[in-house]
Order: sequence, then structure tokens, then C-alpha cells
Amino acid sequence: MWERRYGFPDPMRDAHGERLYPPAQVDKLRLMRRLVDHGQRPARIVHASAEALARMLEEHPGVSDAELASAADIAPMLKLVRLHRSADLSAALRQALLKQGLQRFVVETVAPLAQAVGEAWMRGEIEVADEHLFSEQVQNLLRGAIGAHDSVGRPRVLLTTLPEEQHVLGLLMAEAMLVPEGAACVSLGARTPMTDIPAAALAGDFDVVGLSFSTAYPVRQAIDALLELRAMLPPRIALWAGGAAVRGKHKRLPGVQIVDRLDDVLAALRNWRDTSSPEA
Amino acid sequence: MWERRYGFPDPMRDAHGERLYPPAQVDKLRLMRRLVDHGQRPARIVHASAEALARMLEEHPGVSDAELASAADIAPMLKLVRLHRSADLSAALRQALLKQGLQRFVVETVAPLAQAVGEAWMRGEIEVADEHLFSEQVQNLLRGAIGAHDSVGRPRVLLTTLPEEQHVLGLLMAEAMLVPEGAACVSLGARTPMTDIPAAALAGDFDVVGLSFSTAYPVRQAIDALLELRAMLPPRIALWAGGAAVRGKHKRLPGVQIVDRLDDVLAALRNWRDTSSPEA
DNA sequence: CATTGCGCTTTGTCCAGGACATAAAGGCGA
DNA sequence: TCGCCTTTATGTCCTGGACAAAGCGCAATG
Repeated sequence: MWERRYGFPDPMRDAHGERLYPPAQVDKLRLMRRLVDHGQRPARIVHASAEALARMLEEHPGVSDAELASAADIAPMLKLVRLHRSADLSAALRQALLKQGLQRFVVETVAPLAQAVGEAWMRGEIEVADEHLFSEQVQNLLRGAIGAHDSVGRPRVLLTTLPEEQHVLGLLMAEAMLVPEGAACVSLGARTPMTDIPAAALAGDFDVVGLSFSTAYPVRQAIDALLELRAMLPPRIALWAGGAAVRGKHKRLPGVQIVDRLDDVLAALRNWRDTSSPEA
Repeated sequence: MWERRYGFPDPMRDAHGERLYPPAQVDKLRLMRRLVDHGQRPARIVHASAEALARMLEEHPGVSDAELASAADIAPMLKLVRLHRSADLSAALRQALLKQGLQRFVVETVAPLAQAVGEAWMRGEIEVADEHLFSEQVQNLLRGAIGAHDSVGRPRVLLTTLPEEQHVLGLLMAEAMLVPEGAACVSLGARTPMTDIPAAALAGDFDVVGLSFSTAYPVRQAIDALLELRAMLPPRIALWAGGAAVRGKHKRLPGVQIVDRLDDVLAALRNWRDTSSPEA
């Protein structure tokens, strides 16, 4: 479609008329994708040179001042990710966990570091492999810490993502916030089909269903899916949603508890206990 | 394409000519997909009724006798998966791990149970959510157990999957086999781009790169990718590959160590140490 | 008797131009 | 300054044709 409309990309053709993309065009497309993911529109950037696009990425609005401030604490760890120092990164994370405790570790270390890693990837400063490495190390640590808690309390929370969303860190962070408060969390991991979610929620006697949506998730699709899910779930089961795609969408999502920041998970939990305990 | 060629599916159309698939056709397509994944060809099954397809699934060749035998031991756990008893399943797995130790747990419990769960899903006896739940519980346990070991020995092994392969259990099982033997494993999780793998292997001073391919992975694609990767890696870095898609393909993959069964991971490890220790 | 090679059949993907639903942006009035 | 509405931008779907590639069976060979 871009080819027809903007004249770019303009691939070569093989002997049978199929498109062959020169590396230079692929590189430019990768740069464009990052900018589009950040809100730029294709028509605005399609005619810029690769160098100009790279410059736009570096000048990108970036993290807010508040986040930059906390970034000072996590800078050393970000450097370890950049240098592929997996063993050192693992040790640094473990130390932070021991020092801060699970909940503070999530709020003060994992969340800002994940954001910083994502930003760095957006700017092309680190590679996919580094991002994967970071994600794995955090998963190892969080899963271990979560596993150390019992899960027998209330509410019983079912955590997962929709099929298009494959990022799991959001779920794990939520679980790590909830478990120390005595909630019983069960995570289905990523990519659970829509129709399976209400079935699983009913079968497992859950009080809350929690979904996570990362930046890349289409806002409209997230809202439609949440409203549909709300209609499929009985009223006694609460629906919580968190992540960039639903931030600030309270108004458009009646009956859905929006979790804008990690702290809000705890607020939602208190709220649930206040409104539900009388009947228990 | 099937619509043009076989006359099925035959969707309704909305006011603007776009296809609308009645639930019955979607159900039949789901049954067909399972059969196709098991090697049936579309033309053979497209004209059968939904009932006939369901019968074909149940009569499907299924597990071998040897696997059935060991399945007797895991039957109780499979039942817990079916009944969505997440807490009991978690406890049963934990107990098996303590009793058997990490390596035996992987070989005797996790692997056959994963296979049984996959088979049950294929037959429609359990839902996607159950499979996810099982996978999550196993991940929690294995990651915790792996994290308890140091990773400072040799060989240094980099584990991951290619972009089309999202199953992570194979990697975790391999890691769980290797770590108790004193190998230093780093997993990048699933879906690492081809070009990032050699870069990460060189940057991290690795001796071995290990890839996992599940049943659904196209055999041809796996072989091409492995040969390409072999050419991109320096000779001193070994390339190991495991999973259903590469089983028995030794001949077509010179220079690649094929891991047919979990035990072969240990054989490959011994082999590497025998051939590499003299120079160390 | 197992195995390799070859040709036929089956199956999936690509091509092109047209149409239109839907999201974002900009203008206008309250 | 906010919210609504029009206009523009953007992505997805449609159709029918063509062809590459994967799978299957048969024949020939060690």
C-alpha cells in the first residue's frame, strides 16, 4: 500500500516479479516503524532520508523528568544490559530485590528499568537479544520470589493477556504486587483466546480477572475487547486492566477497573476488599 | 483460497461484501486445523462433516506404548490440569521435583506430561487456558530451581528459539538438564531474530548455541535456518538443535548436534567436554 | 529390502488495482 | 479551552490470476 501511495518502498523484482527489498530499504523501514510506533504518521516521514529519520529518533520526546530522575538509580543496570553482562545483571537484580523487598523492587527497579530498556531499543541503542536477556532475568527472579508465597487468600485473581499481546512482564509485575498482600494469583501467561477467559474465570472460582496491554496494543481493539469481556463475565467477577494502551481510558470503560500505575494495583485491591468483605 | 478451491468455508457476507463466518464453520475450521497439524491434507478432510472430523481426531494415531506406560505415572497430574486445579497441580509438581531431583523431574515428569497435555489439547479434551496454566506452573518451578544454581562453568550455552517458535518449555527443560552438570546457561527466551543470535553468541563468549523447535515448526524452514546459522557462527561455537521438527535429521544437518531426546543433551555435553578439554 | 531420485499433484503465497471502513487531524462554535 | 464535526490519512478487504514450493508415490538402484 505504501508503495502505491508514497512510492516507498520501491523494491527490486526477482525473475518472477516478486519483490526483493535491498537492505537499505529494510533499514529505513525499521526506522520508520519505530517512529510510527511513537506516534509519527507515515506520510510525514516517508520521504525523509535514513539519516534524518535516525536523528528524529534521537530527538524523540523521550522519558519525562520524573522518570529521568529515577533513571539515575537504574543507569548502572541499563549499562549491564547494553554490555550483555548477563551474570552481573542477574546479580545486581538479585541484590536489589533483597535490599528493597518484592514490591519496592517492582516499583522502583523493574518498572523503570523495563521502560528504559524499551526506550533504548526504540532508539536503536540496544539489540533485541539484550531486551530478551533482560526480560528473562527479571522473569527468573520474579517467578522465584512469587513462588515463595502461598496463594490461598482472597481475592483470587486470574491474570493473562489477549492473543495479540505477548509481553508477560506486566502480568508478572502485577502478580508480584498482589501476592505479598495475600491475594491468590494465577497467571495463564500471554495470548489466551477471548472466549477461554470467562470459562477459566468461572471454573477456577476467581474474583478478579486482570489483563495487561503494552504500548503497541491498538487502543480501539483493547477497549472493544474489554467491553466484550465485561459483558461475558458475571457482575460478581471484577475486571482489571493495566498497561499503556488503556491508560486514562476510565471514561470509555464503565465497569472496568483501570490500573494506570503499579500503585493502583494495591488501590484496586483495597477497594475490592472494602466493597466485598461485608458479604464474606 | 480454500473457498475458491474446495467450496469451504462458505461465509456469509455483511452489507459491504465482507466475509462473516458462522460459528459452525469456525468450529469445523478449528477441527480441520488440528488434523492438518497432525499431517492430514486439507483436500482429504474438507468435505467431511464436523462429527466425522471429531471422530478422526479421537482415532488419531496417538502416543506410543512406551509413552502410554509412563503416562500411568502422570495421569493424576493430567487430571488436575483437566479440572483446572491450579493449586493442587502446583503442589503435585513441587512434590515430584523434590522427590525426583531436577533432572529426573524434567525427564520423567515434565516431558511426558507436556506431551500428554499437547495430545489432550489436540483431541479437544482440554482448553487452551489449561495448557497455558500447566506451562506457567512448570515455568515457575523450573525457573526457580534453575536460579538456585551458579552459572560460572563451561561450556557457556546460549539458548533461544527462532522468531516463528514461541514455545519456551523446550528451552527450560534443556537448561534444567544442563545447569546441574555445571554448564553456564543463558536463555534469551523465544523469538530471537536470526541475525541477533550470532552477535549475541560472540558478545557473550559462548561455546554453544542451543535452539528448540516444536512439532508445529516447518521442517524445511528449520533445516535452512540451522544451516544458515551454522555458516554464520565461527567453527569454535557448537550448534545444538532439539525438538520434534529436527528429530532424526542428523544427515541433513552437518555440523549441527541434534538432540533427539532429553538424555541426548547430557551426551552432547559430555561429548563437548571430551573434545574441548585438551585445548583448555 | 532399504533408500535415493524423479515427476506429478497439492497447497499456499504473491501480484495488481479497486473499494471502503475507520482512525487521526484540523476547523469551528460554544 | 473544550467538545463536536468535517475532512483527510491510513489500513484492510475484495477478486481472479499465476506460480513457487512442499508433499506424495513410483521407479530405479545399492
